[in-house]
Amino acid sequence: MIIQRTKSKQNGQPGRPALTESQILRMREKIADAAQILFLQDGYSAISIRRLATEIGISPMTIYKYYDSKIQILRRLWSQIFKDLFTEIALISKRENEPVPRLTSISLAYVTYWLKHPDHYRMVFMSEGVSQPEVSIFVEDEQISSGLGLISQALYSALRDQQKEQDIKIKTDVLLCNLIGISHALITISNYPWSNPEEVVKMAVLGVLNS
Amino acid sequence: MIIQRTKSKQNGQPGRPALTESQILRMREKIADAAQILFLQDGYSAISIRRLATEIGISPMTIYKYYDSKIQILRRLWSQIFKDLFTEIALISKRENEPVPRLTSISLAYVTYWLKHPDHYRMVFMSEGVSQPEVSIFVEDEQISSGLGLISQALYSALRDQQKEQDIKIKTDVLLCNLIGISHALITISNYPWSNPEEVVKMAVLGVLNS
DNA sequence: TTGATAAAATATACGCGTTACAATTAAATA
DNA sequence: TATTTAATTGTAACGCGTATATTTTATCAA
Repeated sequence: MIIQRTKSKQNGQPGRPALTESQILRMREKIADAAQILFLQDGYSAISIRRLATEIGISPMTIYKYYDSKIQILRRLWSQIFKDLFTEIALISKRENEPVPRLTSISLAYVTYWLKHPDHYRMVFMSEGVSQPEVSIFVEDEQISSGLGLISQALYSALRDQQKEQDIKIKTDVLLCNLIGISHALITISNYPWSNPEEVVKMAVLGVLNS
Repeated sequence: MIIQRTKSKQNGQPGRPALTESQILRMREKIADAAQILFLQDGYSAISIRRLATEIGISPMTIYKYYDSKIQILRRLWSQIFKDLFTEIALISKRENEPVPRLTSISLAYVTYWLKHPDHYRMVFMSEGVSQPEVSIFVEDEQISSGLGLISQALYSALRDQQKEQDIKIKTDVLLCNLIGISHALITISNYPWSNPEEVVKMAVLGVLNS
């Protein structure tokens, strides 16, 4: 009898089996897909967990089995968006070999991406429910931090190709901040009479190259 | 009798008189003062209308007599913060007469203000409950838009003193975006190894001057 | 098939912002 | 003092995110 118990014990406790990893991932994806559509359509704050659950056909609380909170669902969408952006930038980075045009293209790509998808920008940077701890968590996200590093590295090496070693780190930071600021300002302060975005970006690049 | 009526009628219906303008303003200020303390302490979203009312010693419903919504209280605090910032900048602007040092000082002041008061920055730019319409309303606020114009004008004229007319508008936009971006990036992406803020700002100013 | 068991899924409940509406209080008049 | 009018408060309701309690479900041993 003891031997029989041992035989069946290999994985065999009683009780409903835990979800497999792939079942969990599939469910998370299902929730994220529905959320993506609804958030972009009506905005993050306008979509309730109850509404999202109903749309998927599950109980509201089931969502909390797969995500700790509503903001986690949004953060997953952020990662996907950044993946898109960084993929695009990596492509451009490979296509252009001359340092200055490459720097310009990358910079332009970053700003253009957000200006082309202001709804995504808002979903990433301006959604509700993004409290202090949540926002500065950006860099904790592997996807985002590696992508940010990728951009800054590209800027860094492009600048190094072009310039003396001195001040390169600072100039990289300046340009990075500038690109972030241009995207941010042009989208959020939309009624201000900004110059043409492309010209602004080109001037920003010129600034770090010529000073 | 008719004459008597006329005499007492000058403003005299029976009944409790409506609040005077100054009474309304004083109550609004009282609410805002309490909110300022509590919001900075615990964060906007953590403070409920019910809690705020209790703290002031009035009924929750009374708050809605003086503010249309919770976000309006926050917006009032925004205005006060911007007033502080712009006052400081105006002071510096008057103190410095040489164009380049003035430009540098103003730029530094803008960034330094936010870096010194990251909690204010977060309360203005990163509080919860700030949906799309609310955020791009910045420029509708008299206080804010006039202050923004003040900065950009100062930058514009400083640049004009220093440079040929050409591209000044674009350079102004670049620097403005850069200052916004530097503040934004250094505060929100706080784990990234940014260079010294002062050096970054100075380099940013150099960028628009030398290109 | 029938319990036992453990995980998944759901139901319930709480405090939130906000609104509507009824009831109460306060300050003026006649 | 009675009347009138506005300010203020009380109460209830709605949908929200979500913590906790409860129920359902899928597996085991017997």
